[in-house]
Formats: sequence, C-alpha cells, structure tokens
Amino acid sequence: MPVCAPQMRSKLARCAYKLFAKKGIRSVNLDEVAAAAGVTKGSFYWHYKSKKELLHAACAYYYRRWQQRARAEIARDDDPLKQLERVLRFSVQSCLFDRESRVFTTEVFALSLQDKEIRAGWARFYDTVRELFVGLVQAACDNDQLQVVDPRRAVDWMLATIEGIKQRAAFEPEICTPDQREATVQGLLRIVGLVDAPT
Amino acid sequence: MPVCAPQMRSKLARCAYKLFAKKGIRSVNLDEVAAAAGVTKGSFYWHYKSKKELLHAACAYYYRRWQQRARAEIARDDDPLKQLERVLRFSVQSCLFDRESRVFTTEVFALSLQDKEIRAGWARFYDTVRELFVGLVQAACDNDQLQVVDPRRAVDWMLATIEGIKQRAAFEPEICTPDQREATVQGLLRIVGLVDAPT
DNA sequence: CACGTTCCATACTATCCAGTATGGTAAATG
DNA sequence: CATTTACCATACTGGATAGTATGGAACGTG
Repeated sequence: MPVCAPQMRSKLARCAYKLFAKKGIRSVNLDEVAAAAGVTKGSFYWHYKSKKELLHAACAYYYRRWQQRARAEIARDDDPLKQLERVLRFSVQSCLFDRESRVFTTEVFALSLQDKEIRAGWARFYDTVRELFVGLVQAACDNDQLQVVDPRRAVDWMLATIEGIKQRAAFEPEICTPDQREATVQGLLRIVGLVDAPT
Repeated sequence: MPVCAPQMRSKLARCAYKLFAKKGIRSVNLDEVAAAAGVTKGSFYWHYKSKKELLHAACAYYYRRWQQRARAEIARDDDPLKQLERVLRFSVQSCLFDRESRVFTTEVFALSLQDKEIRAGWARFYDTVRELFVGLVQAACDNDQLQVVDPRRAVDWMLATIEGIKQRAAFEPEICTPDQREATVQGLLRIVGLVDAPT
C-alpha cells in the first residue's frame, strides 16, 4: 500500500487557503482547488468529505502560520516591551500589506455568522492571540515599562482597533498607508496604556 | 395606467434588507425577496434589473436609516459634546444589540472585496459618517470641551475601534455586553482625545 | 502471484437559482 | 370602446457546482 497521503491532504489545505484568500471562499470551486494541488475533484473527496471540512483545514493553516510568525518575532528580542512592539508591528504590517489575509478573514467572518463551528474555531484563535498579547503586556508591566490596570481589557481594545483599521482600510486606504506604520504601532501602544484609565 | 410603482420598488428594497440582514445576502434568493414583498420574481424584475441593483438599493436603505437615526440623536441636544456622546452611544448601541445590522454589514464587507461599486458606495457612506463625527468633535473643540490636535485622524481611530469591537463581538460577546455600554462610550471619547497626542 | 488497500481519474447526477419569455389584467387615454 | 401602458404571474432555460458512482493503476502482503 502506497504512503504519503497526509502530504496531499495538507497540500490541498494550503492551496485552498491561497485560492480562498485570492478570490474569496465562495467563488472558489473544488475543481480549482484540486487542480491547484495537481489532482482532480474525485481524489479531493478521498482526502476531505466536504468543502466545509476543507475550509476548516484552511483556517487551521491560517492559525498556525500566524502563530509561527508571531512567535518568530518575539524570539528576536528579550525585552518585553520590544517584543510587544514587534508583534504589534507584525500585526499592523499584515494589516497594511497582506491583502490575501484580509480577503480570507473577511470571508470567514461572513461565514461565521451562519456557521457555528467556523465561529467557534475562530473564537479559539482569537483567544490564543489575546492571551499572547496579555502575556506580553503583563511582562512589560512587571518590567516597569508599562502601567496598565487591566491588561486583558486593554488588549481587547487594542485588538479591536487593529481589526477596525484593517477593515476600514478596505474602503479608505488612506487611513492606513505604509508610511504611517510606525505611528500606528505607537498609537496602538498608547491605547493599551490609556483605555483602562479611571473614567 | 395604474400608479404606485415606486412604492413597490422601495418595499422590495426594504424587504431585501430585512432578509439580507437576517440570513446573509448570498443565502437569500430573489423568490424569497419577492414573496416577502407580496409579489413574485417575475414582477421583481420589472422593478430591478438584477440582484446586484437590489443590493445597491438595500445598501441605500441602510445608509439612509443610519443617517436619519444619527441626526435624530443630535437633534435632542444643543451641547456639542453631549451631541457627540449621543451619536457615540447610538453607534455603540447598534453594535451591541442590532444583530441584523452586523450581519448585513459583514456580508457587504465580504462582497465589497470583489465588487468595486459596492465598495465605492460604502466608502461614500463611511465618508459622510466620518464628516459627521469630525464636525461634532470640531464643535466640541471650539466650545473648549475637547482638545484634539487633528480631529479627522482622531475620528478615524475611534471609528476603527467601533468597527473592531462590533466585529470581535461576533466571536467574543463578553467584550461588549450591554452593561458595558457607558464605559465603552467613555473609552471611545478618550480615544478621540488621545490618539493624536505627540508621540 | 493473487488480493486487498491506497490514491487518483472520468463521468455523471442532482440541485439551486439568476434571469427570461410570455401572457394576463386593470386602469388611463384618445 | 379600443388601445396602450403599468404591473404582475407562470413557466421555463441555462449555467454553475457540490457531491457520487465507478473504475483503474501501483504497491505491499500473505
């Protein structure tokens, strides 16, 4: 019996992500995905039982890649505040330049409203992202580099702002041009420090 | 020749919005829309030439309603800062409770990525919203109730945060519960005042 | 070498739905 | 009253595509 099945399965997920992120999930059909992976629809169904299962795999691919890249950024520094800045810069960067990521996430958001499982998966991902940022903020506080009363709440606001910029930038690109990247990062840091000030 | 055509045209747009906002644009078919308005698909096509044209009408319906409600809030006060708070409260309120609005806008965002005209229409809407807020912030500044160096930039950040909260709340409802409404409004006001502080 | 298993291809079905073709009815108009 | 026009219904077409039925090749195993 020949081997190597898991390779094709993950290749299909990777190709699916690329196509979904380029053209939108709903306007990509399974023939395209299979063709991109060098097979046909018939064999696609040997690896996945439905398009929805494929979408889950594509999401998982996206999660993993984001976390890998974020961890790589963190590993490049020892200082907690610098680490926080690095991850923020990475997040903003992907918001500014990675059109594919925006297309994919926007489509997933729309599908999430109708599909409980997709929504739950994405919520779990958001949770890990939140905890990652909370950890960094906490560390920066312990290091006397930041003063934040409620890190979790502060991070929630900051993440919301990132998502909002990402989304509004689709309509008003001028609010988020590459040369504003550093100013945006600093603005986000300011939000972390300020949102939970006494009302 | 009988009259009253424009009534059915706008009724179709209204019904389309309701259905789109409940089930998502792409999972609503024209038979449903026509039935909701008390006609059939055949006569639908007498009023609109395509589903896309209907979507534009549904968007226009959404724009108009939002602006009417916002203006109504403003009219209830004379004080610029209070007016700003009112509109913010209305925006947050619709983010907290109006699930339909969230479904509709999320779907429109997804479609915008593939459709230039939809995107352009929404960009125009965002522009009027921005100018409305900028005007209020400016007035509050002139009235010595706020100190903002660059109102347009501050409003951009604040609007981004609203959108981000709206979106993240779909996955993490706890970041945006009704009892946090006032705190959220105050947090947004703080962002207006703080984002353009010197770096 | 027979045989089962893995992996893939071809060809088909079934369904959904946007859009069209066509005809009917009632009111206004000359 | 005849005719036109506005508005609506019924019934159909065409295209796209998710999923299935089926068969075949290659490879390991007894």
